[in-house]
Amino acid sequence: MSTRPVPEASGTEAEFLARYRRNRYHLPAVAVDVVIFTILDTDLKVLLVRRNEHPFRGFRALPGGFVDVGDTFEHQGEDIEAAAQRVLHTKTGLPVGTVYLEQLYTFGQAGRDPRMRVVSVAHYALVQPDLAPLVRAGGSASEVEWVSLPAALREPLAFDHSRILEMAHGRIQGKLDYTDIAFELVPETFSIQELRSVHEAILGTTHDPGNFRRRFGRMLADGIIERAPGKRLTASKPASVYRFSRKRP
Amino acid sequence: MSTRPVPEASGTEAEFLARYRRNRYHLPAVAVDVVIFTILDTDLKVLLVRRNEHPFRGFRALPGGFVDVGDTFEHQGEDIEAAAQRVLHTKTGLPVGTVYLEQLYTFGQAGRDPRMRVVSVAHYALVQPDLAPLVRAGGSASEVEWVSLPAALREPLAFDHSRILEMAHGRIQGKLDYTDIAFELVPETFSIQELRSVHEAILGTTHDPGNFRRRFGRMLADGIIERAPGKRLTASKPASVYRFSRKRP
DNA sequence: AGAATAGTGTCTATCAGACACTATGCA
DNA sequence: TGCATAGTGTCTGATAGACACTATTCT
Repeated sequence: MSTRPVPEASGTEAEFLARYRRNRYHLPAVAVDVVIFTILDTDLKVLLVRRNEHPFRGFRALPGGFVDVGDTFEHQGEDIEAAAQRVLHTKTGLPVGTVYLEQLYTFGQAGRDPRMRVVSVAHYALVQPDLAPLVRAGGSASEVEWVSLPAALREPLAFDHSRILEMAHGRIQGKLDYTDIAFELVPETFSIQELRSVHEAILGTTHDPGNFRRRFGRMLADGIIERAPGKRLTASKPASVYRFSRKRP
Repeated sequence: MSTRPVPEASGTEAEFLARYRRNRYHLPAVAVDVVIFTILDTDLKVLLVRRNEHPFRGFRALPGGFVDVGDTFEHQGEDIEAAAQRVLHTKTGLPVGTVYLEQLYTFGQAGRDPRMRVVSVAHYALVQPDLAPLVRAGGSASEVEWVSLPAALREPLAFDHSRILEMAHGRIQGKLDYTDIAFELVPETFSIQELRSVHEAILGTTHDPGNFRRRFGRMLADGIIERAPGKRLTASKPASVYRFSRKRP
């Protein structure tokens, strides 16, 4: 709690905190934060929102919100996953169900929120790049922006959100090779080069085009992927396009 | 220990639930549950406790407890990780720090606990087999027992603990090949066969001794492992013993 | 001596990295 | 026609699975 950066406190954060006083209930709040990734201009981007309120007023933060836990033992509110979907929907304006969402890790350090004990169940989401530009339109009133990952990691974020961001990045790097998450970051149909550029953006490396194509060929043979009609037009020779086969054999 | 609104158990489950009435606070409880694994008799075992109270009275469950969240914004209680360590310590009696512990997943379905909204941050722990027999001695009064995994998965457990158990098993299976967790399930020094039998117990498969030894040889060359003095006596030819090199190069 | 387990060596298929090469469409 | 990018082929080294084999200790 003592190690967080201090925003331009016009003497008001203390007042603000004082209003919270005691947590009489001996119960914590549970929040969800969502690291929303996409690919834009061959770069990995994260969606950040600017905070208008204390604490960390003026800092940017991950989109998040509190979980509705209901008010009786028989009406216990929404599932955590549903809360994450809700945050994702309200901050991006994208329809629920069009975006890949998965739980990441739960951050529950005492003092991570100065207002009261808040346990945050962090998630990450992968937005297909053709949907990403729609985000501003449907987004909430607060300032939301796609920030390229290196910049976001350099910038001091609210709460422990930098740690969350780092962990989310590590997670998708690790899962890239043995899961299908890369297909969540390309349009419905894509060329091999587009898929490769997603890998490169996430890993921060370059891949040999020939070798990548070979791996791709195995996916094709295994039915993970299939040809799609049409071509992707580029500056020179057009590329064949493919589609992810959701029905796995 | 941790402050939580749980009265003593008596009467039927319906009566018991009725006492809970409304959750006036619109706040959930946060708990930790710990899947504690060990290897005994070349089998993967889990520590289960028998519940003496409603709900799920008489069922077995994973060791767990509520997180102490303090009572003011400046005294926010214990970290989630600390709560998991505490549960691990009090249920096993093993000294804190001798057991590998890692967060698994957070289970926050509405209604998963009929008393009130409870969000459980599940963890898993790996106990070295030479420490496992000590567990009963220091354990809490409630009945705790090492149960072999297949039996535990067949048995109906309290709450959603079967799901938690399945996920924990899947996690250690997945991590076995690309992390060092296997070394947390062998004694300080171990023979190659002992390490192999840990792999086999976790994966439920058999490994070719020669091929396993070859992988092992690479770990030795990479300095991940080193020879330890002495031999492991068996029914026939004694085996060399090794030690995990915690100082990685 | 024989049983049992520790430990070694070999053959083969698969796959990744490096890199040279050919093919095709646009300017 | 030339250039940029799509797409193919090849060599090499690392590794996994299957399996045959040798070595050493206990009884």
